[in-house]
Amino acid sequence: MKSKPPVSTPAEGRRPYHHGALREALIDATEQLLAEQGLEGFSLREVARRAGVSPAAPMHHFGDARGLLTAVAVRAFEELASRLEAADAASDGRRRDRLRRQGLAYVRFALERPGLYDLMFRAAKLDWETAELQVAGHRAFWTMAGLFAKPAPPGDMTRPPAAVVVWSLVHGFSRLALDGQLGPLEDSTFDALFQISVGDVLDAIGQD
Amino acid sequence: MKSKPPVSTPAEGRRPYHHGALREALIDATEQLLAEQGLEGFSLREVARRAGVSPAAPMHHFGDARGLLTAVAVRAFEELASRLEAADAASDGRRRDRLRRQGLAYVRFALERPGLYDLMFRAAKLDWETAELQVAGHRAFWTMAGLFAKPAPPGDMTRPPAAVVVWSLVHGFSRLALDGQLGPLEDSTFDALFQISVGDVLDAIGQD
DNA sequence: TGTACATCAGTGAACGCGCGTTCACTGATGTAC
DNA sequence: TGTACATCAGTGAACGCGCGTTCACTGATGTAC
Repeated sequence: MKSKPPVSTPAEGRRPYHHGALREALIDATEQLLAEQGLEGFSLREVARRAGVSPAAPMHHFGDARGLLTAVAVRAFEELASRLEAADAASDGRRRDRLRRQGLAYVRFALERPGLYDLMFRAAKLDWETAELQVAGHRAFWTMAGLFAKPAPPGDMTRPPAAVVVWSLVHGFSRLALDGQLGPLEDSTFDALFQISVGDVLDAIGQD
Repeated sequence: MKSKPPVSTPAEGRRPYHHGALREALIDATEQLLAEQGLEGFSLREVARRAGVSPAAPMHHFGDARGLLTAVAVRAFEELASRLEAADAASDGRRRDRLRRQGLAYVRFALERPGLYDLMFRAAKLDWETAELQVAGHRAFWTMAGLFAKPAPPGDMTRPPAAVVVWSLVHGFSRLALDGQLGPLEDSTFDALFQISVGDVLDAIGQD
């Protein structure tokens, strides 16, 4: 069990010089790290360690730490958008129901992925010039905002007032919950609190 | 101009060994630093530098960096509470007007003091066991929440649903604006955006 | 009023840390002919 | 089918940084008698 020959053994036991799928592996490792330690726990070196690669390796794929985090945020916005779309598809088709379901899905996403959610709105850690990020953020935003207005093209920062209200509600609720301002996380199910507070207001806003 | 005697000159030009009001000076320096560089720019050492004192000096007054930040947050919550109270006092006395004015005052505070506002909700940087912080936070919260329910005692995390909605709205709006999600800061006056979006919903909620 | 002494509020050097990034390099891959 | 060579994707050591905190210390203050 102890005597693996220290050199070669050509096709087995030798980790290859090239990783093969390092880019994806680094993004996965970052997501995992954020899930475990939160955004404050992130470091490029730790991610490299988890991917089993030297600290300089990530640079080849992302340029710098912000580049990696931006790629992670793109995925996160895409997942958020997908969840909102799925919630919408599960609705009865009336705006009121579509809105309430999307609102709940939004809050659940934030509470289930606190590290990712922090990242998505920490502007200094991201490069919002990146086209993919703009597209993914745009898609998520307009999944909800589309209930109130025709989507603006990506890159356009137009924010219909009704969408600002709805986004403020769900984002504010999520942030307050995540930051511990709505009581200890372990005690309460925020779903219930959401339903009797923000959810009811969404109902009113969603009325045709 | 060049020949100040290098030693003594008893009562003048000698900075005294004891500062006299270091505690306040450190809090002031921190507020200034947060205003200039934001929360990410904060460091204990930089604050000590600005107060003209050795890096270890703050420990005597605050124990550690969190202690200092907590003291700063106490002041910040007090200022927020004062502004909400002032807005309330300027109202016509009807709940609808009281709520809308408080909401606007809240958002203005957040946008005028971004570094402080970040700090107030970054739980990891603060010690929420500190009684003064609980009291100050409680006072600010219940200035708004008092429009909907009888205040709970400090330390109690009860959050009336209507207050959760209102707080989510103004906090969410503030955060989105600060994080650049409502468009570039330099272009727009957020007051106007607030009035036609969140403000109108507050009106509806404040209706008796 | 004077004096001893405990206590308080500072100093400044040092510790130990982990970080992002740079650098010169090397091993592997893929492409042109 | 083989071979030269450019390019790509890694290594691992090192750089330089600023940080929060600790430590042994000292100067100033205030209190007891």
